[in-house]
Amino acid sequence: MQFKAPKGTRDFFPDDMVLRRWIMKQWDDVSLRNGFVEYDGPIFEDLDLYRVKSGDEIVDQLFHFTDRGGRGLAIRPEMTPTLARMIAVRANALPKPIKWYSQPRLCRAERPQRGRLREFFQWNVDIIGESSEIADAECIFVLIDFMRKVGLSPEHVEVKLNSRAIVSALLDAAQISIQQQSAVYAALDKRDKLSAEAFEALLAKIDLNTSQKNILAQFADACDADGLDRIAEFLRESSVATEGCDAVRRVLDLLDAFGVGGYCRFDMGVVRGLAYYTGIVFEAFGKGGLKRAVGGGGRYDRLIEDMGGPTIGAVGFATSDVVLADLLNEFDRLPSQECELDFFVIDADPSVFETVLHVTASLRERGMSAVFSYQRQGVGKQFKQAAAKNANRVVIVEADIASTRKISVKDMAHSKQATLELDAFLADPMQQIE
RNA sequence: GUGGCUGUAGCUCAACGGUUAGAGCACCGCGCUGUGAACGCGGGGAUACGGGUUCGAUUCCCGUCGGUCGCCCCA
Repeated sequence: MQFKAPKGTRDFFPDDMVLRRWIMKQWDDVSLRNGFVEYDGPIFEDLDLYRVKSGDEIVDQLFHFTDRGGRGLAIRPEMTPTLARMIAVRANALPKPIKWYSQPRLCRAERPQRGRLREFFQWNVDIIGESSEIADAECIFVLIDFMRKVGLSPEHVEVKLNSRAIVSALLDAAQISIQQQSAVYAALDKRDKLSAEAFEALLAKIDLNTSQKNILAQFADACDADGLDRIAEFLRESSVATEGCDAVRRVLDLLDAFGVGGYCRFDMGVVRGLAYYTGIVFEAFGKGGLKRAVGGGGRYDRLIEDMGGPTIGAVGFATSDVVLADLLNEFDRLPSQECELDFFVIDADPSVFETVLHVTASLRERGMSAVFSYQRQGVGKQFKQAAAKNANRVVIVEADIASTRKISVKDMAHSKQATLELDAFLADPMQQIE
């Protein structure tokens, strides 16, 4: 019986592991240099933790099970409920703003597609306890800081932002009923994937009247500063909308001050799927063939309270290793394999093999990485192995080591070789080879 | 979960329904007993799985599984 990895999961062979580690190291580096600290929680949680926010429908999207005590549990499909739970416990004791990040392994029982698997790693960045736009802007900056660090410029990736306040004020102004609003949100979210006709057909299905459709058609594709001004003008009676527009402008100004304004613009088409966002929302998009958001987030000022915590505002985003690897691959920004082996120790003659082991062990004891060939074969063959392993240096244990105490060291990159006293070499293994 | 497309070696691809399913790259061995390349020779390794049609199936049909695209969903 042969088994393969379950649907939507991945095996990480060593080469894949190099990539995964590299991506997560970028997440760590960027988070830390932006002043975030890491947290984590359990890989499974109480099933009800996910029901609170999303209702019972969420249950079939989860991998869930019952333990022997009859408790309903679920493998975590997202990190925010865990974060909210943890914040609720200590919110009053933590200095504000709380800047936390995490890189959880998550599972969702979805149909896998490109960029979307059943098991993946996510980078979560959240700022809690700060309601000014500075937090929104810094959050977006962190995402862009990552993009910059991995070599993606505004020609490769862009961040679109909007405010839920603007969207809901526009729907109110169009007198769209509460019952219809969530369908309209979904339609707006899809707007830039659809033709104008297909968008209109979608609106028709929601059963909007002509003037409602006209209002939406007029503003749904606003995607720059002018569009924002037009909306602000149209909604100038609404204080909610005016504040929302001002908030978007302030965030864009702050991002300019951060030096990353070139990545960012307003876009009415970004509303984000679910209901808990309350203010700024944003999504990063690749500008190549990958038609998919590569990261997104927004402000959620009531969620922590809804989940039993204190009344405290928050803003955050998430992105996944799967979609980032696709994006980096598309623009040829994946890292090349680096040399990681310090020494390859070879024998000039099979009779000195035990000295090979001694030298190897001594190098390892000094903190160097060192390996040797399992087969006793010619010097040429052993050199081939050393080259295949990307060894920095090759140590040749000479056949007359017992009497001369001498070894040779070759610097592979510069192709320079010297013969040294074994003890002198071990005293300073990385010494210059002339 | 649902519909379309798809599945040949670790990877990229061949093979009219017909001999023992081929090749490149990769891997292993040898040429090669003092230095990484190149080359040459040799080797292992595949029709995803299960049925059906047929004298004969990698090829045609059905189912399962996986991948992928769209829908649902996107936390």
